[in-house]
Amino acid sequence: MEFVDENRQSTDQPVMDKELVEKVRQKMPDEELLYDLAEFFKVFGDSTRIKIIWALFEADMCVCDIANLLNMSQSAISHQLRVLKNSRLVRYKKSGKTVYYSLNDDHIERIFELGMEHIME
Amino acid sequence: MEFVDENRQSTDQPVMDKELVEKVRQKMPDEELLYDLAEFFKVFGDSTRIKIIWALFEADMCVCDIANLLNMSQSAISHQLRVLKNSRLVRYKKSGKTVYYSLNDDHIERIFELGMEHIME
DNA sequence: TCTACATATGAACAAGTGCTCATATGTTCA
DNA sequence: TGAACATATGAGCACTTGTTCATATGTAGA
Repeated sequence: MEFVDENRQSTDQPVMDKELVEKVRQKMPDEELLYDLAEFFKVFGDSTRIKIIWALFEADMCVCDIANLLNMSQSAISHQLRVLKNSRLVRYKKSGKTVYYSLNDDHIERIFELGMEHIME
Repeated sequence: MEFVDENRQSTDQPVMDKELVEKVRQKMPDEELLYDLAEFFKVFGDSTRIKIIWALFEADMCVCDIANLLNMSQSAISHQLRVLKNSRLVRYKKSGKTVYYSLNDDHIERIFELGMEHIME
């Protein structure tokens, strides 16, 4: 006698529509791709970084001016700029002692617009 | 004799371009709006939620089928669906004991596309 | 070279997050 | 009504994250 339940999977979760689950499973993108996508959106999920990006929509700015604009420490801004730089959302240009940051991605503005549309609804 | 440095603000940060900072400050949206925007993107910043949303692109699904698809516990999925529900990204329809979730926002697919475009570059 | 300054960086810590586990809620069917 | 089941929820915990503080790095001018 078998104790295998045809409607159960390895995780021992009950299944309502096994066929559908399989069909969707086939269509799911690679685990890694979805992970990267989440990592990308995570960068937008902090209000300090959102503010920095918004500021850079208006103008390229140096670290201390961004810190001033947002009333935050130079260190905090620098740390966050590194996050933005690592995800290739901003680039920088050195000019003597000061470093000017600018946006590096055309999609950002469109993504913001769509986000705005949602929260405004 | 005054110890006020014209180029310093309340935070005691040095300023490079005071005029620019003021100009950008005028144009910045409300603090609260930017906070909400960050909160909205934060929801996309988790791979479990990204997977759930991706699954719901394909079909409306009940909690246990999503749990099965993603090989995760029913509880974990239910907790995350609540997050998605709270930010009005999904809606649900009860059918007896089972609850079917579906996407509630036309912007999501477009936002995903733009995110993909960025990480693919 | 020495000083001043703009920025970067590492350690530390408080606050937040996502999962598990146990259990509650609500529905169907006998 | 009671058992079975799908889902929801609260507490607890390990892990992550954003800031501060102290300090390092790198550049310009004296």
